[in-house]
Amino acid sequence: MTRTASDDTTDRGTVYADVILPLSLARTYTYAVPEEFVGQLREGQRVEVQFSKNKHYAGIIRRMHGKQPNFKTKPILSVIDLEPLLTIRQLELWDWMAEYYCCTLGEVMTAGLPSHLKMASETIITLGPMFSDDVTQLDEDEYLVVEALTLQSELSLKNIRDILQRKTVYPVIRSLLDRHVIFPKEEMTDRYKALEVKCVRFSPQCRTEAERIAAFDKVSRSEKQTAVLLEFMQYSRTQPYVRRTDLSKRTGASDAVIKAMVKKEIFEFYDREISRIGGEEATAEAGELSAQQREALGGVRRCHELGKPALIHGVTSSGKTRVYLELMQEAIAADQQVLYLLPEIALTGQIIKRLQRVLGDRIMVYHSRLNNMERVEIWKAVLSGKTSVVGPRSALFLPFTNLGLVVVDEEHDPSFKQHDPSPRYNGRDVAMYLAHQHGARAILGSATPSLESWENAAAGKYGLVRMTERFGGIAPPEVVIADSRETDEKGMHHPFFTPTLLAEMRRTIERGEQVILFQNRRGFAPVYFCPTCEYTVQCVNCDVSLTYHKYQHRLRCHCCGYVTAPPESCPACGELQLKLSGTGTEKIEDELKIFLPDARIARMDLDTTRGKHALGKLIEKFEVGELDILVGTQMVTKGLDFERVGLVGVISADQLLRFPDFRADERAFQLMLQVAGRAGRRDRRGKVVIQAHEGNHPVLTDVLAADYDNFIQREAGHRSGLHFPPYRKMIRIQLRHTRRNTVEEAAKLMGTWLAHSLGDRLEGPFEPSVARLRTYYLQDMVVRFPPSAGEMRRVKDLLRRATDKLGQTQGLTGVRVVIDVDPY
DNA sequence: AGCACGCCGACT
DNA sequence: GTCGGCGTGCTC
Repeated sequence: MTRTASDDTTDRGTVYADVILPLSLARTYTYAVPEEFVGQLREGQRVEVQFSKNKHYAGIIRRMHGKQPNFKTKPILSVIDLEPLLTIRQLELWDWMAEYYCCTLGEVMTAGLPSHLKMASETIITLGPMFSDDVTQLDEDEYLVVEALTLQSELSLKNIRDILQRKTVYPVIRSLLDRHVIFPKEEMTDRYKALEVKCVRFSPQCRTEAERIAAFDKVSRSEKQTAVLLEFMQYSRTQPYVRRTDLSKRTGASDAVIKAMVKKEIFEFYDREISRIGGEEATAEAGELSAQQREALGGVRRCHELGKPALIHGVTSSGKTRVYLELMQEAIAADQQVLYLLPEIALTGQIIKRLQRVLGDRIMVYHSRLNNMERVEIWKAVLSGKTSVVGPRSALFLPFTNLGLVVVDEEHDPSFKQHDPSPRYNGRDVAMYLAHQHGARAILGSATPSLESWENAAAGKYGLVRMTERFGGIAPPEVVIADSRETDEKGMHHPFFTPTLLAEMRRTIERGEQVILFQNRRGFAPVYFCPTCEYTVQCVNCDVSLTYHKYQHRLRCHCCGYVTAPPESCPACGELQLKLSGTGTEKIEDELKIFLPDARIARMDLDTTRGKHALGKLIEKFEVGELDILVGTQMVTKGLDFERVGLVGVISADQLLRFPDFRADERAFQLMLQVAGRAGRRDRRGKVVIQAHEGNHPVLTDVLAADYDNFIQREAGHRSGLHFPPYRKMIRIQLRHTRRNTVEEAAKLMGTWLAHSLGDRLEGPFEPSVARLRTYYLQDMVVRFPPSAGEMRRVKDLLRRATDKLGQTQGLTGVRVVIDVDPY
C-alpha cells in the first residue's frame, strides 16, 4: 500500500468498512480494515468487531470505502467468512425493509440470519467427544482454553476472552473448531448425527427377474413370508426405500419373519441416511393436468409474459397446487431457484410430501422446527444456487442467487404479517418485492384473495386467473345456516349445538365419515368471574381477563402466557362459587362427549399441538380414521386435506363477525369459506352447518352462496367509502411505557405535533382495546393517507422527527415508540 | 440492545 | 454516612 505524506490529516490509504450489527441500532458502524485484511473483504462477509467496552459481535459488512470518518475508529478484529455469506441483493432487501417498515438494519439482521450465523460473545462452546488427553498438538492459548473446558465443561466466548486476556479469540476458536477439539454447544446437543433408518432391499442373490420368481418358491410354504414378499414388491415400486418397520406394519408380519427371509438370501438389511430437511429422491409424476389446470397455466404464463405477478383465485380443491408444481418443475429444469411461501401452520406433512415426491431433492423445507445446523445447511445450499425452498415467511431471508419463481400460497392469510418483534413485515408483500428484485415470476394463490390483491388485479398490476371448479368434479359442499336459537322437538335449547348440527353430526358419523368443528377460541372459558360482585380474574401483566383451561385446571393469559391457579374464592368479596362465561374449544369438546358419548373426539389448537411432533401425530390420527370429530381453532381451516370429512360445523359465526376491526368481515368470510372447503369427498357432497344468531348477515349470505365476487365488491365499496386500506395507506404508532400517566402524556404531546401537520389524517391518541400488555400501558395513533410514494415519505419523515423529539423530551425518554406499517 | 455513569431514598 | 433504584446517553 502506498502511503503519501500529505499536507492534510486524511489517511488516504486506509480502507474502512461500514458494518451492520445485530442490535436495534439505526445506522451501520464504521471500522478500520487492518492492512492484513485489505483485499480480502467484500460486502456481505462477516467480521468480528468490538462494540462498546467489551462486547464482540459477528457484524456484516455493508459497504467498503476509503472515506475517513470524523471520529476515531476501531479495527476489524478478524474475518469470519472467506466468502460473502450474504448476497448484495439480500443487503438491498434489508435496506428496503428497514426503510419501508420503519425499523433498524440490526432488527432486520436479527430476523433474517439463523442464530448460528449471528455468533456473539454469548456463543457457548464445549469440548468435543473426539478429544483425547493429547494436548501436545496445542499451542499455549489453545491449551489454556482446553484446560479451562476440562474444568468447566462449557464456556462462552466472553469467558474465553477473559481467560486468554486478549481481545481476539476467534482465530483460536476457529482453529480448535476445525480440528474438532471443541464444538459450539448447539451442535452437540441437537441431533448432530444424521438420521438413519433400518431398511430392507433385495439381496444380491435376488436381483434378476428369474431369481425373484424363484424367491416365491422359497417362501411358498410360509403364508406370512409370501405376503411380505408381495407387499415389498408392490410397495417398493412407489417408494425410494422400504423401512423394516413399515414392511412389518403393512403386512402384520413380525420382524422375525423378515429376518428369516434375509437368512434365505431374499432380502438384506441396510441403513439409509435420511436428511431431516428433505432431499428425498423424486418418486412420482405430478399427474395429468385437468382442462381447467391447463387453462390456468396458460393464464399464468400470459401474466408472466407481461411481467406481472399472477393472482390465482381458485376455489378449494380446484388443484392450484398442481399448477404451481408445473411451473416449479419448469423453473427447476431451467436451473432456477423457486421460493414457495406458505403460512407456517399450513406447512404440514401433506403438502410437503407432495412437493418432495415430485420435485425430490431440488426442494428443501425451511421449517420453524429445524435446529441451527439444519438452518445453516439450507442457507449454504441456497447460496450455492442449487436448491429451492418451501417455507414460512422467514424463508424470504435465504440467500437466493438465482431466483426464477416465487409462489405465495394462501396469500390472504393474516399470519404472513409479523406483529411483534420488529421488523413488522408482511411476508406476502416482501415476497413480491423479492420477486421484482430478482426479475422472477410471481404467483399469489388463494380461494379467497385479500382485498389488497384483488384490488391490485383490478388495477391491472396483477393478472387474474380463475379456477372455479373443484378438481375431479367434486361437488361444492352444501352450506346451511342454523339459527342459534333453534330448539329441538321438546322445545329444548342448547347453547352450543343446534338440533340441526347435532343431527348432522350423528348422521355423518354413522356413515363412517368425519366431522370438523370450528370454534375460534381455545381453552375452556375466556372469563372467570364472581356472580356476587362481578369481579373477573385479570392478568397481572395485561389488561385482559384470564382464560380458564379445564384440562390443566389453570388460568392463562392469551396475551403474555401468564399462568396461575384459579382462586378458591372471590378475592374481592369472598364468594365461594365462582363462575365461567364464554366458550372455548375445551368446552365444546366436553359438551360433545355428553351428546355423542361413543364418538372419538380430539381437539386441535395451540394447546394440543405444542410439542415437536404433536401436530403431525394429530393429523395422522385423523387421516387414518382413528378419530370421528376434530374440534379446533383456525388451525383446522388451513392446509388440511382429508379424504373422509363429510361435515364441517362453525359453532358461532357471530363471534367472527363481531370483531371491532375493519378487516373483520373479510376475515370472517375467508375463515368460513376456508373451513367449508374441508368438507366433501370424491363420491359424496359435503355439508357445512354454520350456527348464527344473525342468520341474514350479508357476509353469511355470501358464504352460503360461496359468492366471492359479491362479497369482495361489497367489501371494496365499504372500505373505499370509509377510507380504509387498500384505498388508504395505514400506519399505526403505538407508545408503550410501564406508567399510565407517562404514556398518556407522551401520546398527547406527540399527538399534537403530528396533528399539526397531518390534520384529520391522524386518529387518536386513544387507548387500544387491550390497554395494557406485558406490563406496558399502551396508547395508539393511526395515520391514514392516500397511497403514493411521496405521501409515504412525508409521513415517515414526520414520524421519525416526532419520535426523535419525544426521545429528547425531559421525563419521556423512556417511552417506546412502535411503528407498524400496514398493520393488521 | 446492553452498559456505564449519575443523581435521589432506606438501610448498616 | 453508603447501597442501589432506574433515567439518560453512548456505542464506530
